[in-house]
Amino acid sequence: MTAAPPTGRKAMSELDPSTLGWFNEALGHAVRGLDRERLLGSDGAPRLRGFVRKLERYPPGGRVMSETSSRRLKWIVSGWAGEMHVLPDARRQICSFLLPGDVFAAPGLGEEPCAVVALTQLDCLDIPGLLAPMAEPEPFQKLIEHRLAEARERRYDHMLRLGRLTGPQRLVHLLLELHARLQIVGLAGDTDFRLPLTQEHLADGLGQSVVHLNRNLRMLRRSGLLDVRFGGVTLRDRRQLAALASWEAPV
Amino acid sequence: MTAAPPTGRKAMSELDPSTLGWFNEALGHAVRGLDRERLLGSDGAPRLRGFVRKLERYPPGGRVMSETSSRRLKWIVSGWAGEMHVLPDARRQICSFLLPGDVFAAPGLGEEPCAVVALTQLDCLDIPGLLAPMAEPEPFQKLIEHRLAEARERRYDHMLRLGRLTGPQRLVHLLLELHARLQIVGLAGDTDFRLPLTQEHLADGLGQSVVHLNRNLRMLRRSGLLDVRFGGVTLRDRRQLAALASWEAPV
DNA sequence: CGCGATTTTGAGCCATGTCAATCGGAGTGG
DNA sequence: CCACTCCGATTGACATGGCTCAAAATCGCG
Repeated sequence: MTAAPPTGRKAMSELDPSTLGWFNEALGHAVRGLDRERLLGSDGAPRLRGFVRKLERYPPGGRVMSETSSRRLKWIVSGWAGEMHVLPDARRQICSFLLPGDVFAAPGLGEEPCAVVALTQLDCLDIPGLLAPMAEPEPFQKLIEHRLAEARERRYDHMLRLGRLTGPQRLVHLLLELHARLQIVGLAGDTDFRLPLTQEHLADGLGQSVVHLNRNLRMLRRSGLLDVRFGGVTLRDRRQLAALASWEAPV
Repeated sequence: MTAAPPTGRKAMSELDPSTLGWFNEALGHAVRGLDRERLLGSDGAPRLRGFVRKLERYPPGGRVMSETSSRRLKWIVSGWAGEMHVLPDARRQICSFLLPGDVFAAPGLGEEPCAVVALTQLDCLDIPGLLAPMAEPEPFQKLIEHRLAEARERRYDHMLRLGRLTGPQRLVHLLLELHARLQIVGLAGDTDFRLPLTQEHLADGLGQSVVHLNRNLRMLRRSGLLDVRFGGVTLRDRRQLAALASWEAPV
């Protein structure tokens, strides 16, 4: 993570055709994540596109910030991000992981509560949200609130992990959460999913050193419970993993 | 913490005179906490009293829940509470501490996101809040939102503590936070404050074992940085403590 | 092939958890 | 007032987890 890089922003109309194809597929996943309750009907994607302002692309390590001084909502279409705290001595803590389909409030220009950092290449849309209430139709507003509430819930789970689970438990607990979330947006199979994070990202999220995280991974791999390779994860025994980590499937 | 105990609820008019005196003093502290921005003017307390519905008293260990199935806002007048997660194997994690003057959303009857538990005898007021918007005057609404936003910020700090600080750092960091918050409501002096928590509560908050917490306390005590005794804390060297814990004073 | 980033491994040390026992104060019944 | 009990604080002994330093192995990429 270097200095805040320039962010490329384009109006959607500027996208060339091949990019558009990719964009539409990604948008499909994102819509599944946002419209979990199916309030928007079958034409959700096209309707949502109407509300969207512009596409923003951030390189890995880029800081996501609102252009204005106040917080604005962003909606991830593709890529992963994380809410990150940095201590003076460079220790880092990722407080939550943000996945395709997630909505989050990007900090305003001056603020420093918790930076949002792109962990991979990240494409997100700036959306009118809670800050401009009544500007958009009801169901849209509701969906966003639901998603933000879920994010808050997940932060409690993360505290549990950090405070009360052992190393291997934390790791498994997080992987199960990520898997469940990716399944919802259609980016995970029954037992596997792509995990575009370095072990350092995971370690920063789980409050451990990379070295130890690596050892825990090895242990779980050797015990045959899961497999991590090529940026992909395979959960070999979901039941045992869930038991190991005191994981309860989200409602 | 045993089974959910019966909660005594009284209309405020039922309070006898001596209780009323105590209540008014406590309310004074709570108002300082809620009306940090002084939006309510000098007659804040009396005006707030008008919005208040009823006083609820919980014994230590009591679960705070809304009477209805939906979340309701509570305002702590006196006593401490904590948002608590419990794992199947009885490990506990306190995700945030709630002090006099704090506002929080009490979980509805069925919900189980994170229980709110009284850590001492707890007196709080049920207040009309975000769930009934427009029902109350503007400034009141704003104050509540500010306080809830601050609570969210604090949870990020707590994650930092759990994930990235060492034992002694966590402890000091938390004590400094509590001190700052208590000072705002007028319940702490320049260097000391009452801490009505058992070491087990602290340990549950900091994600440590009681035994180790105790050792850390001893270490800090022996190094002369602080003093903890009789449920009271004295911070002997704020500067050094802040440096030790990478503490930055809240805005 | 060579470079930089990432993953993996080894060794040693300190931090932290667990088990178990002791201590001290507050309340209780006699 | 004393014996008793309960709860919380404190301590010791010991096992283990997790960190750091440092180096080697791998991978991705030009």
